Amino acid sequence: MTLLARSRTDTPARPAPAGKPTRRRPGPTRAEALATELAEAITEGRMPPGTALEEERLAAAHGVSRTPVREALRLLAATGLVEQRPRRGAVVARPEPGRLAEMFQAMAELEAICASLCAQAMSRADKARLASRHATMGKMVEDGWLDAYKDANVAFHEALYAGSGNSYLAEMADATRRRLAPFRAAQLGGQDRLAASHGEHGAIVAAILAGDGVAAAAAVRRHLAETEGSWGVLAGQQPPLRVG
Amino acid sequence: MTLLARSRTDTPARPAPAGKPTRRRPGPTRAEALATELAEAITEGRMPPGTALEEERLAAAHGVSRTPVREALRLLAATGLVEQRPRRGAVVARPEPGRLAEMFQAMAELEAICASLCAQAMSRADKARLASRHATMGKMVEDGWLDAYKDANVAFHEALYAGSGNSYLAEMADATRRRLAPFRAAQLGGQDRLAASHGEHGAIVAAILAGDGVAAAAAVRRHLAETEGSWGVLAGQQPPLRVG
DNA sequence: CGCCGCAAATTTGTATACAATGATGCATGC
DNA sequence: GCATGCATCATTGTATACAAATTTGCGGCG
Repeated sequence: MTLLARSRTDTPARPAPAGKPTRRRPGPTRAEALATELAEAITEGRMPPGTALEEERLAAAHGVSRTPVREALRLLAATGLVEQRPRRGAVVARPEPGRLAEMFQAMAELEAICASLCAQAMSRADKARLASRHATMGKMVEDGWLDAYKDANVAFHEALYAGSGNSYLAEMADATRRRLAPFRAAQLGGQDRLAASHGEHGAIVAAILAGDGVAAAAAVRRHLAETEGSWGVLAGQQPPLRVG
Repeated sequence: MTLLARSRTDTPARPAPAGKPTRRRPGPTRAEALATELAEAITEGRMPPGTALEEERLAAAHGVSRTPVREALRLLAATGLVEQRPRRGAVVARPEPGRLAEMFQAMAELEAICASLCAQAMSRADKARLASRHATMGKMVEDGWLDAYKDANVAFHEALYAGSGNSYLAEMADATRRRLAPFRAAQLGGQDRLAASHGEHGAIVAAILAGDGVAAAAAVRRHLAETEGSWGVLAGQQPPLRVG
């Protein structure tokens, strides 16, 4: 793409911040746009852990110079999605198995806190919305609508984060989830696991509706313990990675 | 400083990674060195929230070009210590009062989790070390050794993070503590508060030694609730900031 | 006297050029 | 035939140059 030399400032005039609202309202700079783009590629599994991130190649691929690329990489490095070894280039982060386990435990605890806060802090209307969302997901399970359920599942968990009423906590939970995303590519595989997941969600929702924070936290921990089991394998098969 | 023009590569040959081990073993690049330096200045209160971070000024002050400065700022922005408004420059982060409250609540919960994990996961030797550390701090309180206690206090809490056995969780807690640091400049002011703080630490230590995770978490929450009270004022006096 | 609009200036964003380090491959010696 | 050392190469780190945008100050107008 962009084989024609584009005069330095031939940018599309920055058409609108529409693309991906990175929370930087004014104007997404190239570095930020690139960062969100790469982050998506990583979390969606299009760039598996271990992938080398060569500055010049990325620059050429996106029609920019190395400068914004470097800044984007620094941003992602601070986020934890990529790993930067000074003078040795950057690669998509590939945490060691032990570290993955820690991240998963941390995520479980973060979600447990969020759920507990949800039980106490959510408005009646918000609780109703959560219940309705859960009901909708129930229909997806019945119909075997796997793809839809996957998306709805992410949305469900993020609703938990948001419902905590603590945006800082929500951001940490969300960031952790994104960092774990590359390692759950083939999650929720079986139909039985799908139904089980939905059932566990039910326990969480019930506890929140009842205003029982302790029960909600416990339900979340159970849910994530089950989920972890369904891809503990993935965490183990580290070696063969090394995609170009 | 550095008024003499230094030929582009007149660096001190990178004497040794000794200074501040940023966890990037090979070689601290200028950007990383700058980032840690600025981070210290911010957390130590030498650059209060709201301080403008002008690229060229920082570059001149540190004898480097704008490029490393920009990367350092990006790094700090991702850490949350500075705020970057595209095309409008960077300033030391100045969260709104509500956001500060959220961060404090999050920190309390993170520490509560860590303490709970400490109770379960710490080795007998580690528990002994923690108790000994606590005893040492007791002497400081008796002697009114305020400065020493402040440092020891930070070390105590970080020992809690490390003792959790979950480095990921520990990093989140530590990062949150650093982000809150600029707002606790004059904490632990009174002698009475000092003694109270130590007493609360005692409850935490006792619960951990007893292996009672629930009690440890509760003790941490009580401790931080008290601490918060001692600088809730600070969070309120936002307006006058705007230091050059 | 205050407000609006315009122009200069500061400051950020991006591109390019240069230097240095880490990696690679080959030739040489054992 | 294998290991070791050196030279070449590729890639990162840093500096500088240029363009765009925002801010600031001034002048005119109401």
